[in-house]
Amino acid sequence: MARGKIQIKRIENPINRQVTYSKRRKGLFKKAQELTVLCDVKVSIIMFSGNGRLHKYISPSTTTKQLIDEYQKTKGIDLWSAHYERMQENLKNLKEVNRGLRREIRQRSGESPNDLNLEELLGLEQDMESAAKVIRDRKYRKLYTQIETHKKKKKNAECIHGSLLHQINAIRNGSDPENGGGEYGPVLGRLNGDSCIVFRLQPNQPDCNSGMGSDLTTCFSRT
Amino acid sequence: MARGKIQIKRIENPINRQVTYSKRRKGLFKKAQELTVLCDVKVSIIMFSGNGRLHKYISPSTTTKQLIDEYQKTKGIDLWSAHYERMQENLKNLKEVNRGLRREIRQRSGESPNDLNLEELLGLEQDMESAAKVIRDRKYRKLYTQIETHKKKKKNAECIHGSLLHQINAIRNGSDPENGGGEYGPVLGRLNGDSCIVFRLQPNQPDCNSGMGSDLTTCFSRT
DNA sequence: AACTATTTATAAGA
DNA sequence: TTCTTATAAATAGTT
Repeated sequence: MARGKIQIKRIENPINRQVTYSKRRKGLFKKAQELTVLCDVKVSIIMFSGNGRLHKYISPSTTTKQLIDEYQKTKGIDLWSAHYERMQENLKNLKEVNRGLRREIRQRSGESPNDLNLEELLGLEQDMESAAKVIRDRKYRKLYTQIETHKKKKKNAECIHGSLLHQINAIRNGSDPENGGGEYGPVLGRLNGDSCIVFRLQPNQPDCNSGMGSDLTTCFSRT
Repeated sequence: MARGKIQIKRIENPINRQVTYSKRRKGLFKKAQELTVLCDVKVSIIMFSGNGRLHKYISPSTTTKQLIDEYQKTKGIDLWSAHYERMQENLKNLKEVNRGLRREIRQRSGESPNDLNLEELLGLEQDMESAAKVIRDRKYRKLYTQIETHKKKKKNAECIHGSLLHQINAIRNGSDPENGGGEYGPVLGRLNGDSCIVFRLQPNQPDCNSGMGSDLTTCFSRT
């Protein structure tokens, strides 16, 4: 537009193109700024040059993000539709699954509205009976295990008790030659743990492990 | 820039402002278009006027969405993080709820790994027993209803059958004075419906309703 | 929307 | 990149 008219077509010389880009970019931004002020307008300009360089202009009263948000809202376009829709789909499916699961639970709890036919009711009843059986079995197994555990603990306590008694007797009858005084040192039992380990006891101890082959409770009754 | 210089400040007259906006917007877009062609640049211009009207320019080789995406990528800003994160959160919660529901179903089906303590097992057992009772009751109620329905249908069929027989007898013994010939007209029974309504039958009919006080099956056995 | 005097932008050169 | 400057283009005020 000066010193000769030019054709509006790609400038092939990269140097000239770059120079023109600089000059005209400056011009464009200036015009945008003037428009912003003169006409009370918010303007966002985003530019990418051929080599991928970014330049932008934004009216001082706002931000590029704000303007893009507003643009998006006005156009009703979701620029993130790919992500967004996939997530929305996902969400919908999950909700559906959820609803199904809740329904199943309601049915199994007898809380569902009366929406099952006879056949379904019979199936559900059978299902629940077998499930109840499994749970009952498990309960009994658990009860048994607890009883066993308590038995073992009791045995263990008796074992420690016995060894203590024995030591006291030994001390009264003229003390252990390897240990001084009436210390409890040789009794290394853990009462609140699962194992009782007692070293150096005399042969006439009761067998702490009699009755069950536990590998949790360890009680050496002989040296 | 012509016929006098202007100050770059807001044009207070709305008409003038609107006119200037139009002119300069056109100019700006033209410059943007020239830049696009001359310098091989992608340009996006988004403008919002004071009254909220949107105008945009976009280089022909691309779309506003693309350019905004690219801008976002270049700047490393996630303009949509708000939306996105909220959805992600939502998704996570739903998945969690889902997991809980599945676990509950597994427990109630006796399929869960042995992860319940005795107390929980006892509670679950009791729960399931009461639920099973509800379901059993519901089943019996359904069975009863079905039996009742079948009984009623049978009664109804008998009722119609009886009235037909009676009519045939009446016709044989010298026909009904109010009806010509051997028509079936007076028998208005619906065999596949729930009610049987028969008018103008003779007094020696069997009682169609004997046995149950249904209000669905209506059978008038006397005129 | 069209006109046009004048301002502004800018192409080419330095 | 910036400056210069001749000239093209844009546009303010007017019609």
